[in-house]
Amino acid sequence: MARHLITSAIPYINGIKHLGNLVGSQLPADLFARYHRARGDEVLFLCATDEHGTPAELAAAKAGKPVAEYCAEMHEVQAKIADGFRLSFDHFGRSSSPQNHALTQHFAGVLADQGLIREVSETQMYSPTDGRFLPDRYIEGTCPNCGFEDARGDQCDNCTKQLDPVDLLNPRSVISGATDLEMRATKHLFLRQSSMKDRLEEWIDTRIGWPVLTTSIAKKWLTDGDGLQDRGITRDLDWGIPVKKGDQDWPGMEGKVFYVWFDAPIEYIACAQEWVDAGKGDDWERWWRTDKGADDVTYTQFMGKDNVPFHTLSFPATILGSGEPWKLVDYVKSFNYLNYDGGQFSTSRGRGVFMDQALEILPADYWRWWLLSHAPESSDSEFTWENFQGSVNKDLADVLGNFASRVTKFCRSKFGETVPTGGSLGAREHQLIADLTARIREYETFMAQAEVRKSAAALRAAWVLGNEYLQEAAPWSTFKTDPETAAAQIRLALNVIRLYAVISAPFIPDAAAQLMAALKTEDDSWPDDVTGALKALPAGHAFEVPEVTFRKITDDEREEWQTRFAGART
RNA sequence: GGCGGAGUAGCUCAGUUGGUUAGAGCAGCGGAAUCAUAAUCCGCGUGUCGGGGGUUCAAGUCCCUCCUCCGCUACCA
Repeated sequence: MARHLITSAIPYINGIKHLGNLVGSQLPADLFARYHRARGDEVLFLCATDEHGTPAELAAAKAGKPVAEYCAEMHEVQAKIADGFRLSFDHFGRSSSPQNHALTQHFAGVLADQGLIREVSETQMYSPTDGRFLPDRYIEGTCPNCGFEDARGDQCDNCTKQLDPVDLLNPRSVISGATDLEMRATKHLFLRQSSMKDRLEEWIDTRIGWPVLTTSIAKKWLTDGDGLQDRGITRDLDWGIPVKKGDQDWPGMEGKVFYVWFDAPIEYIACAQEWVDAGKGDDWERWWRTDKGADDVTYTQFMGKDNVPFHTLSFPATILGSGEPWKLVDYVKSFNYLNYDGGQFSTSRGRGVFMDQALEILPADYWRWWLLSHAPESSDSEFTWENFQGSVNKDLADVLGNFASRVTKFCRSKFGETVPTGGSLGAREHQLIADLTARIREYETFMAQAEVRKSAAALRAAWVLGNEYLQEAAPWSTFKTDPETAAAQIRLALNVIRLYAVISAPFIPDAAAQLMAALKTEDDSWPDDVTGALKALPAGHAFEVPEVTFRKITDDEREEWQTRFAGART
């Protein structure tokens, strides 16, 4: 039995994510996980909240809460929304967990032992008023280049020139507006990624079949300028994982924490420990230690393109550098961005649809289907309400939902709510089975490659086959002259509904479950043999006409939502 | 500025290592059917494949150049 370890980039704790975030990692990861489970593979699907860093501290302060409390609450909020979207994590962990504390400190200790950590003394902007060091983009001032007054410390939004905070004229804290900023000496640990450049490059070069987006970004970081740079892995913050060398204190690093991008990927591993400690599993090492059973695991990561450098370079540097037999990723699936109606989703301006709002207006399956069938794989893609309404109404309501409806209602009116008896399958029926088989095999191929949009297209094509068949076979006509044949045709069509429910479940789990319930069956085995699968519901089997599986989105609704989500989230 | 991605039918997108008349879904037009959520099915596309130049027997597919959009650019995560 194949074993799949699947992780989604872990969403930042700070606030509720929008649909662009969802489609970039969690949703396709869930599709992949559900598909492999449906095929009978062993799956461990992990995700977590990414809880450290300056933004979390500031968000907590703004909410007037201790940061630990704020994170605990936001974790529950995100977990609940994830559940609403039917994201089937085996465990939804927290990067602030004790498990991650210990493991992150362990990795730092091992990397130090391997000579891959160096200490760097430097000076950074410090704000006495805020009582903290300020990351570059938390400092604003006048651009020395163009005179723009709201230039950020890392880059001027007006002239796009890259800046250093010390270059700004009249620098001020974005947090408090304080202008009494000063340069203060501090010391940090750097991961010597540069010494691992060749090893990482060789590893990347031998990854075949990775998305162009993934390898091109990784190669760029490896070769750009002076090549891969060492990276600071500590910060002067209160909230985070205290810097330690394993379980020993790290002299000179008192009061500092690890940088969130160092501990966040390690949470993928710690999350498996949390999964065990939560009583959901009993052996995490057979997923993560190649010396303890993980050598036959296929590990796939899902993420937006902005996360690629950390997953293809930083985290592998941590894993490889440790010299310990940790499982390295096999496939890095990255996504472009989803735009919203001609522009970007904007968290700050409340532009676009956020996960909680999406669930308020429509069930998860509507969003899952549209987002996955339009996943930004080859380039950025765009959400428009017209497209959403059109796709959902056509694909889900008209093609799939209406198929289930017309078949079950016709059967009820002519044969009752029981799978009809008699008749036999003819050439037309065998052709349908052959066509369905071809489509399903195609669907499986795309799914195995994590080709999301192509999988959706193949699935939709399978749905269309049912309507084509029905139109051609016309059991409503056949019934008048040859009820036996009509019975066989409807018996097959009812089984096709079950087949659709099974193969569609990874995309639209709730609708699939609803159809299965209406057909009064729990046989959700994968149709390796389509002919056999279309006999699962035998003559005489009782069923019920399902409720409308997908209602249509009206023009009035579309217009209302268009206005409501144009900006300024309420 | 540098690097990367994209620019194919009104819209959203496919187009393997260059090779038969460049495809799909939606929308539109015409027809059929009437079991069904006015839902389905069939038929209909002469597109300067962003512009220009080049390589080749042959280019959407390779090379050069220009234009447009987007992203990244390493202490936000």
